[in-house]
Amino acid sequence: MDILEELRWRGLMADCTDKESLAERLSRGPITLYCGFDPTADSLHVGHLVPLIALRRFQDMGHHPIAVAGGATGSIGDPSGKSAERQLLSREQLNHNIEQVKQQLACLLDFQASTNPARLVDNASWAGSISFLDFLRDIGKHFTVNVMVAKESVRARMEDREVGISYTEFSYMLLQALDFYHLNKETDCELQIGGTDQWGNITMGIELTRKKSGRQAFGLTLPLITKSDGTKFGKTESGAIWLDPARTSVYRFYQFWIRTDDRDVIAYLKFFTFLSQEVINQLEKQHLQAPERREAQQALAVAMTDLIHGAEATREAQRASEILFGGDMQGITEQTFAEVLGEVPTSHLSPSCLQGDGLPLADALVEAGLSPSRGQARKDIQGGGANVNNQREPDPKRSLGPEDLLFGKHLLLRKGKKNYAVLSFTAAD
RNA sequence: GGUAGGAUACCCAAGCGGUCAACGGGGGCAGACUGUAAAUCUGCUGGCUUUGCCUUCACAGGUUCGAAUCCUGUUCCUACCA
Repeated sequence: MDILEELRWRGLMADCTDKESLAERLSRGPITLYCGFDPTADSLHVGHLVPLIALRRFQDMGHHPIAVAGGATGSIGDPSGKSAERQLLSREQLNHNIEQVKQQLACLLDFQASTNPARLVDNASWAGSISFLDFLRDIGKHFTVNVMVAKESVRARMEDREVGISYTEFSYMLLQALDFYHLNKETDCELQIGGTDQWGNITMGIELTRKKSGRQAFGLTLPLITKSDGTKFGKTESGAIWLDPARTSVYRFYQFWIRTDDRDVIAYLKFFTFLSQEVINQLEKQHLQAPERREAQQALAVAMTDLIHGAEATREAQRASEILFGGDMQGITEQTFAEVLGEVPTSHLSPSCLQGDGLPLADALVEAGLSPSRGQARKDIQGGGANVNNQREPDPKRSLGPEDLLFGKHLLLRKGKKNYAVLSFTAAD
């Protein structure tokens, strides 16, 4: 199975320029391809994953992947899919972000491969030094404003009188086109991949390459990841799911995948994992027969957590999940409980809070970040949604004392079915 | 520039002098059921030291025993006219 068949089977091919020529080109040997991402934060999140993993799929087939950090383009802001003008980031901020993201990319791409190691480049290294006049003469001359204005990303913003689009963001597509042209010239990069929202930007790059070098380049877009319930993929109540464990704990990352909707899980296995067709088909069969066992979700969660955080962290997250969702806390050992600590959000309080009348349960829920206010906490308790050490506590006047502590130190709080938090009472500071 | 209409909680949207922390829908949270599903049913959805108290209906004043509701001014939207 070649790479295109592989992508097609996985449902990863949304659109592609000149399929026949690309297939023909791929059959002649390894190709160099790239995918860009904007360093808007110092961590990637799950929404970045599909294109980057696709790069890896190419790499595994012997192709040469380049990840392009948008140090230049990121400082402008891509208007694609954005309803309002973006906030510009400082050069230092961008550099910091690229540096951090680089480490995360090492999980996804193989930078050590002997024949086709992945590369990470920053487009600021070529776009940053070009003068405005040169840019207008060498790049701008090749495009008509007519075509640029017709692009979906620009038109949407032009039609919205309220927000409009700045000249800066309007120019974004030219900068990205320059990337492709530059990479094609310098590294023989012949293919750009990206999300469907990048289609317009990618074709601009192909166009520029053809006009300036007379060479054919290709573009391939990957589908937007959707969820069957209509909500946006990768977002939860508490925000995006990040790859950085300091932002999203391994446990929460693992849980994110575990909670994948039945209707989406097989598609996600194909999109995100490197599991083989046989394995995924097998999982699909099991999933259809016995969805309640959620073997597909587990395979997905394990594969993803493994990929990003490593096998050991995956085991810990799995273990913590088993403990929390496995049943009662009775007879649990301190050692076992320690596996939960640090996986779920943990807050530290002074033991003196428990003295006297004790710590009202409502306050504890607020301290643990499970309820936004005490009034809401009381309602949560009255509604039967509050649990202390996995025991329901329906009394809003309930106060917690030292006798409620597990192992004399911890309180395991839960709101609802799956929102856990730990309060630790230690003498230190 | 002229005229008419509008601004209500996360969103949509009632209310047009007291019984309004404000109908209804959506969303969200929680409970039952279940598989840490889906669908369905139920409760909650401004804050607090909660049988009560406090702050909210664009903003600032005013009338009134009492205002989201009436009056004046300000800001911003929408429509028609120029």
